[in-house]
Amino acid sequence: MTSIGVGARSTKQREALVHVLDEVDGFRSAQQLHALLGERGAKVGIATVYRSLQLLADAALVDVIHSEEGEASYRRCSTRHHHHLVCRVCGRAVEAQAPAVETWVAAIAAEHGFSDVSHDLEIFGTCADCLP
Amino acid sequence: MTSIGVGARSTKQREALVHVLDEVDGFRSAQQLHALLGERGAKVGIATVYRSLQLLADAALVDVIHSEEGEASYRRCSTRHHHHLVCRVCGRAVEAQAPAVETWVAAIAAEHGFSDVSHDLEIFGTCADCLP
DNA sequence: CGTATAGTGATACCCGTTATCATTTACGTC
DNA sequence: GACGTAAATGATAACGGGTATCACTATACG
Repeated sequence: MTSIGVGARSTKQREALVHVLDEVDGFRSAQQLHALLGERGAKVGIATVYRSLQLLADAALVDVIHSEEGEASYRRCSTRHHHHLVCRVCGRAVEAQAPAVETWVAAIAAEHGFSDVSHDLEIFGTCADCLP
Repeated sequence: MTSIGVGARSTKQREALVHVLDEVDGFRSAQQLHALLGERGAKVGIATVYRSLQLLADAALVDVIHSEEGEASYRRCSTRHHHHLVCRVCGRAVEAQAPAVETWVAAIAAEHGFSDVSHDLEIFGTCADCLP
């Protein structure tokens, strides 16, 4: 499946981007994805990469995380809500679900009268393959 | 207590910054803090604000969070490990601890062979005072 | 096929943050 | 208190990720 969403046209650039995202199993920044596209001969402008990633993110077809330095990274993901265990060296990611976390978040928010609540939980570490 | 750390000199600028941080009960960005300093007559350069905040953060005297847009915000905090429930309108924050989250994080990391693990959990919402 | 319209890309721009470097300040020592 | 030195400051340039602009191109659909 390489379509992006209803109302979005299918272009070579977007298909190339989705293709790259499918081949990679970890989080990659927009710039990395742009470079990867260039390497395989797909000349896609950086602006288009950002636009398409945003489309994909809005359609929940990719997950976005923000690294410890604030840079955004993207990855093809399942659609259920989940968190990530991300290798900060290679970007490889493991999806993890934790119902306990969700319920705790909801409880603590309710307890303090907060509404319209969202949360962000990312776990960063070094995976076994990337140990020094 | 307004000292910053061993090996750091005490300057008017840093004391003013710490003072402002003590008066405020929510997260504030570097630029907001810089503006607050200006309002109360303390002329502190923006570069110094960033440098001092980094010092304070390194000394674990302030907590840093990154908003959903990637901007860093700072707040005087207790030194124990904890998470935050942050109002995305006024910046007011509630500290929260969740041992269950810590143990879950450690377990999932160990299970997948990740080492040198850190995690980030921030909860954003709208507090009761800021409801429309 | 032809047209309306979404998409593209080069580039300028924005904004938060960091680096540079000359000047100033804090602080231990005499 | 005066000195000397290393740290700190601040104005500003530079940097980097991300977005806006706008003329041009390509897609979808009748």
